[in-house]
Amino acid sequence: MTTPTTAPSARRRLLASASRLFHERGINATGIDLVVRDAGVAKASLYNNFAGKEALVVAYLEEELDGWVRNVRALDDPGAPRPQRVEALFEALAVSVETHTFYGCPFTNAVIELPESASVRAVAERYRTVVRAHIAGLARADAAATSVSRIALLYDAAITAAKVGRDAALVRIAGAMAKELVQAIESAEVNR
Amino acid sequence: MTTPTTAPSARRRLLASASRLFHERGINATGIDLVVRDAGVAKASLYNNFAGKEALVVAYLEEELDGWVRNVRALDDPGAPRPQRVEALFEALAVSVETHTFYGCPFTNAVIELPESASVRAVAERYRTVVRAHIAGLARADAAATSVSRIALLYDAAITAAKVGRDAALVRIAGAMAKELVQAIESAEVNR
DNA sequence: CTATAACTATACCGATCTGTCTGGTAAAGT
DNA sequence: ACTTTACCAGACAGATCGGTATAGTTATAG
Repeated sequence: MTTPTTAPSARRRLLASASRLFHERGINATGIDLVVRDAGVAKASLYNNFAGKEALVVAYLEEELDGWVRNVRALDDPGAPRPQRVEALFEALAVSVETHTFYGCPFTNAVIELPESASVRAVAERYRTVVRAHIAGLARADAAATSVSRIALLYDAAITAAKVGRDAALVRIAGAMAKELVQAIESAEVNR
Repeated sequence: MTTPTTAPSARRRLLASASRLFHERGINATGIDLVVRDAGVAKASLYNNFAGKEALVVAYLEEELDGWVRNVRALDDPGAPRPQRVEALFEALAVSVETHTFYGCPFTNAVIELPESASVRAVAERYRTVVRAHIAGLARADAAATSVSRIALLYDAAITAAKVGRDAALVRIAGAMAKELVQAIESAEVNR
């Protein structure tokens, strides 16, 4: 009876290794044996804790999703003006491009690497929902859905530019666009 | 001595099969044997025409690049107002999402699937340059580089939304944003 | 007529992949 | 004391991967 809450260190070590390896090297390029060796864990422990590689990938993505939420909340300053708060979201991305610690959106990458996996796609869609919710909170909660979509699109754009173009300047341009959008929302608010 | 210009049908059949299979199923999920069988070609013919799978991938991407250019030129109406011309670029993407004939940007996909390949990344960067050039032509040739970047970013965003979100509405929102940008460029032009 | 080049067909190679199985150890619960 | 549970170590299986080698066919050009 694998009680998830009492889950011992093997599972957590596996997830820690999987997170790093999948993220930095890609999913298909990272074999099970490598994950197991890196985690210092027996192969059987992997299959005792996860149904298979795909389940491990999904668990990794769920951790990434939690991590993203924690991260954006940590770097958010609720006291700052909203345009700056949105811009900060993009600035953090720009910095991680410059420090070469950005390997692309884990969810987009996973969907591309495992296009047939419905469960992977499901997590990716949950991520997109969470991003939208966060952005809606940063802009006005009651902002038009289209405005939220526009900012979310810019966030997508920034990530793609960061991954393929490796260009922090493009990320900052996207951030500036998002900032302007929020400013426009704010002015409209005032004039109401 | 393999004279590329006199290259017989085996090479073209291989490229045709590779294009379809890589695009629809992904690169890593498509084995050499499948490409060879689909093309109705001997395995040796593949290795007579290409140094290896990576070279085949690069050739496929180069064909996709040519195809993209031909395609956007074909659907462009030079007589139409510039904002509409830019919007048409996005509309074509939206339609291909709706008809389920869109499998994501071949270049982004390839970079994610083969992150270690310098030659793949090189083609992807050439693609990005070509896109920028086309957009610069659609907007004003002398438009500020930032404006071109902004529209190109929106095109990235539309493609990601199409791939992961599978959402034609998002693609059209990105198109509307791009259209508005070009309209702003046009007004600035007039007031000069 | 013959030599060369492009092609087909298929067997084969070593490496690597996911996943299973065996066997042994250590600690915790009853 | 005994059983269960979680773990480690590693051999093993079966499939598939990219790539090579062998052998025979077709067509063309000197």
